[in-house]
Amino acid sequence: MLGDPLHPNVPQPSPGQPSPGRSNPRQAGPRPANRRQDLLDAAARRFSRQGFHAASMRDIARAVGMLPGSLYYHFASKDALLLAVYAEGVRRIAERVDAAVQRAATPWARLEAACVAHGEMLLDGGDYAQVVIRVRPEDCAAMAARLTALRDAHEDRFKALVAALDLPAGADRQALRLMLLGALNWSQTWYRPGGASPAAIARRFLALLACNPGGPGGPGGEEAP
Amino acid sequence: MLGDPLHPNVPQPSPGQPSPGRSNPRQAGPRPANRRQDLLDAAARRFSRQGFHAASMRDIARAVGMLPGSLYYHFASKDALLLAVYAEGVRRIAERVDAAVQRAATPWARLEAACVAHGEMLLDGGDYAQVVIRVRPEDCAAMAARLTALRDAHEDRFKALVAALDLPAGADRQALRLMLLGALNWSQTWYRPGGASPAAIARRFLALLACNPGGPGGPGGEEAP
DNA sequence: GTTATTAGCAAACGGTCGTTTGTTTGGCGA
DNA sequence: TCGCCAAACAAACGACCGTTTGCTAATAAC
Repeated sequence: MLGDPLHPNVPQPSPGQPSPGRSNPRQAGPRPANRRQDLLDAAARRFSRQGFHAASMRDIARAVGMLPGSLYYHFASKDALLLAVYAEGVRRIAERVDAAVQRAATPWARLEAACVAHGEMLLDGGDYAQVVIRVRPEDCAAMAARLTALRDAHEDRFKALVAALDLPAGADRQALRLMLLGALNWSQTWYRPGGASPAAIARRFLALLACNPGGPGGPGGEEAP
Repeated sequence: MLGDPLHPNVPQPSPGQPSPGRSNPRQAGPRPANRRQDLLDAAARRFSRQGFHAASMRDIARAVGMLPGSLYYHFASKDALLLAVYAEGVRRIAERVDAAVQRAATPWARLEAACVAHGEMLLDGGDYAQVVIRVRPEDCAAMAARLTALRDAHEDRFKALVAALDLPAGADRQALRLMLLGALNWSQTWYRPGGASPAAIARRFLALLACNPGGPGGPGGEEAP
């Protein structure tokens, strides 16, 4: 009946020091007992492998040794559980992308680093990241707007990276971004761990796009030693 | 109990003349009564808009004014219904792509025509075509192998089209194909009818890829009059 | 007119779904 | 020692799922 149906009574362990030491008696519940994290992990696994509808709350609960009802102590609904997983997935992808971009020097190198990080997360970066691509926001009508906003916020990074490229006037930057991200995201459907590495896939895609950047410093720069 | 559980008792109207004329007494049932086609249409609509799991047999039956059980006169199971829709979707896409390819003269023009036709079908070509991209084969374990085979058979056309391109030795033809198809397929997630046309999207993608084809007759040829 | 077949209705079957409700447990602070 | 509260159990709720079964109109063939 309260405003936000997203955190029922869950204490949501504070990101600060989790020490339940005796000081600070009020607040900081006895022990976060990361079963909540276990639940998130199990949900991420099912959502990423089976999709939203095919994954059941019973399956998720069973995976952590809980009864189905107990799950609702931690999450108000299946929708809320998906949102939590999805948000964490976006967070993890964005974190890696940001770190990779910061280590690169030129605009092209930054875009390449972002694509490699993005691709690695989608293909090999764990269940959370894969949920972001695997489940469509519309699969969960109640959360669709929020899920879309999360995904868009991440993809905006690529808008900025493409805008920083030194391209001839009139270059189709929008198509460049959509093509790059689309090809990477779709690669989740055909990628198999045995073949080309995620990083190699991302670089091969980028190499195809970057043949006439109109000036020096195009892609395909030197490898790091 | 019979071999193939795909066509229960359904007469499966022969592709020839549907005339129920008095001749040919045996075979050629009384009247195909295209409710089966109505069912396929309704199923294609739901599968393409909601995905496989979220679409229910009851919804599909209600859409054509049938009771849920009646549906099983025409299709043995939900899985079989999906397979029928999916196969028809692949058939329609391939038909358009083949026709478009045949009208083009050069290898690059053929690839462009194929991409435009493929993209138009995915984005604006009706529910059947959209099902092929929207629902993943793994969503229906029993049919996964068959669905994948159907999709692969279609994508093989692009393998041939890319192989026919006049590219410098060592060109990454595999990445070219995967990038093109991936970007097109993924465009279903962001395309909205108001903006750029499907054909324009496909052409803009191809234009990005084709800047150093190493010889004359690259893409971006003249428009047809 | 009789008979077979087509196409669908009507009514359920067992099962699973997401979720709710009331109750119990175990550790901690006072 | 007492009370509190996080965390879970136990058991259902109603709704919906894909599917099956038996029956019945309508049509076409003989």
